[in-house]
Amino acid sequence: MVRHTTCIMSIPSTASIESQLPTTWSSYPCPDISTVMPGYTSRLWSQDYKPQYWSKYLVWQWLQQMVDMHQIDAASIHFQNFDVDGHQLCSMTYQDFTRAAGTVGPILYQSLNELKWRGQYPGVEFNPLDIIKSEADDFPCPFPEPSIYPADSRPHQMKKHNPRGTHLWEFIRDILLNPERNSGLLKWEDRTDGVFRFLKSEAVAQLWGKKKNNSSMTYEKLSRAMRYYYKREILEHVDGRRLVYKFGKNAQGWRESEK
DNA sequence: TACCTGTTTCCTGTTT
DNA sequence: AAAACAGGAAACAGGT
Repeated sequence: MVRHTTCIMSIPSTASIESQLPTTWSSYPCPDISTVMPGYTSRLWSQDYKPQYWSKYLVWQWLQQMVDMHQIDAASIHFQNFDVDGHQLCSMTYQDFTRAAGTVGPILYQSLNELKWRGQYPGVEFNPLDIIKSEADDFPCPFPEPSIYPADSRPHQMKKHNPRGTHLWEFIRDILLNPERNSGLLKWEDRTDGVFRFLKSEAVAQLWGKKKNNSSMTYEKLSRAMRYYYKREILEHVDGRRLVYKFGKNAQGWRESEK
């Protein structure tokens, strides 16, 4: 903890973007997320209380929260069918939801309808303001670790073992899978083989740090965690190419066919 | 409470 | 020379 506070200002490559920080981030050496993720803004939207007015980003958030809350097997959802804004989401029929999410569809459909017609958010339901409060912590993670339960089994299960939510490699993967919000942070070098490259290494590190509530995260430290993935075969070593990594056999959800 | 996992932090040395 | 890579060692934090 002592170490934690002593290195806060030791990120030279990010000094230039610190001046762009919104006031709520003034104590962090982090970039304004809206500069690296155009889909993200930290303003308050009164309209966003209503699903009809959600952005694509909020739709993703809602979907993720539904997956987490109901312990839904993410593999059963065709996420590309939910690449829509709130207006489009609300015009989806019951059949659309079933097509897009199988047996989970009715759960999503019902949940959305409750939000649509209730006009307010009970504490346990999805609340866009929570996104704003937790800032970058909410980068969408549309492909959580697949549940050990089959898609059609009880959705209201106990929490699976994933103590701190998304792992680093999943966080990286989900940025890559969301080009709309990626904005040049990471880039596929070989989409089929799972080879990718960091374009803004320090910005990614800060985003990761933000997610972990760690304002002193750097690419140097993040990359150490990445290197531990080689042994677990979550990543495969790519030699000679700086900032380039490759997903290994134990990384899931990055292939286009898995979407 | 002890233990485990997944990092986080720090460090020294090497490579690009 | 600077940035990135390698990987050991230890600390840390949340979960079981």
